[in-house]
Amino acid sequence: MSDPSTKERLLDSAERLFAERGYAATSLRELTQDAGCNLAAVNYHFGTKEALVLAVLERRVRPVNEERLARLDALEAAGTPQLEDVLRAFVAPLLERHRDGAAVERVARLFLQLSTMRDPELQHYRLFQSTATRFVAAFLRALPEVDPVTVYWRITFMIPVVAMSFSDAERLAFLSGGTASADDTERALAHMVSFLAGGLRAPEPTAGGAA
Amino acid sequence: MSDPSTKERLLDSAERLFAERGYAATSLRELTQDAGCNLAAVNYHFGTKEALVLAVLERRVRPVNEERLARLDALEAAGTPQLEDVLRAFVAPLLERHRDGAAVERVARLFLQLSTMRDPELQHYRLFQSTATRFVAAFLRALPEVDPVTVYWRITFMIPVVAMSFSDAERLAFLSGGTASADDTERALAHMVSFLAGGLRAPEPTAGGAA
DNA sequence: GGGGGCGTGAAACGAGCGTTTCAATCATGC
DNA sequence: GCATGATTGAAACGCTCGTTTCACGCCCCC
Repeated sequence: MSDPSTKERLLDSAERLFAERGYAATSLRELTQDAGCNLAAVNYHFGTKEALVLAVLERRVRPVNEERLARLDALEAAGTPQLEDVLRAFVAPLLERHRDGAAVERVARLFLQLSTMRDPELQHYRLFQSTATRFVAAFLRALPEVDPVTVYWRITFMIPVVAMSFSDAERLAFLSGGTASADDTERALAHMVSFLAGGLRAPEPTAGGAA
Repeated sequence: MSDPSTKERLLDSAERLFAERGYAATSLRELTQDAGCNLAAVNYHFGTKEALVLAVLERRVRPVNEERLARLDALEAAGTPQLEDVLRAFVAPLLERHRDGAAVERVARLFLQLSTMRDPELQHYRLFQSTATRFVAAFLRALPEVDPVTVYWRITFMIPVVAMSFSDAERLAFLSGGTASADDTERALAHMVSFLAGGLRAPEPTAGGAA
């Protein structure tokens, strides 16, 4: 037995393989071979393949959401936070808790895969429920001049930016001609916060002005 | 043989079932039964399951991208388009070519599923290559006051908004407390354009101002 | 009106899957 | 040092999957 326990090696291998090759395309035989353990270890430590992938996501998402809420607590204890402060509290924990862009990419790909499944066993969204509620309220307070319904729409647009932007490093490289990389966490954070702040604060669409 | 051909019924059933239950979770036996045809019809008309899902996506995406490019052609023929015009040319074809929010949701879920696979057979992104190149250039021209590298970053943030915002009707309903629905195409378009325009035009992040 | 090929039906193939079983092994506290 | 529970190893189970095969019907055109 090597340094990390079997359970942790299973989580590590599952995170990497599920993210890179896909959940359905990765068999538990490849996975346990990659982790250097027996096939039955999955059943013993997690029960099923579905419980394993949920545990993989939860291991990454839970600390991020806890730090998000802690930062928001700190901000609101100090007064009424600016929009950019709330945005940084929401985005920074995701980027800064991972070593490089590849780590964020893996979590994003895992999340996206679970998002497109409707299996009742895979209720990953409950991990975000309390965080979502708290931050929706914070955004409403930070945007008093914007119609709340418009804020709801814009939060709906904001979620995909945070969840999906770093899910494919090639896309960023292709679109930017190689000039941008998610490995520069600080720059990525600054760009995302300025983009989201601009979108959330934009002039509201006029009633009939779509054409 | 009923009105739509077997091939079209296969595409219809595949679009619905792949989107609702997931590509991997839908067997060709369920699918052909839903379409009211024989299992071998998939092999006969498409060859493999992968070729089928690609055909499903292409049937919806190709007309959208063609209309995007046609609208951009028309805009550029008439002069130098405003940012909002380019955004509408990009977003409107997706929303207006589908009857309701559920249709957009299906296409979005299909696209997201294929995005998280790295199978070389599923090169769905080639469908977007020419459209992406043309629109990147158009956004750069419409944003002469913004550093091009910043524009690249912001286009990277924009793609997820368009691709994922309507992929889950429940998310929109939950976040908005039921006040927003993607079935109102015109309103959804106006909100998305204003959000994206605000994000793309936002003040650029200062060099050291991330903390 | 008969021939040719396009489309369909029923059935089977072979492989790979997640899961389960159960005995062997290890660590640990008495 | 031994009993006990936790963990691992090897093997098999039962099932479902995508794919393939091949014979049959239908329709159109000569």
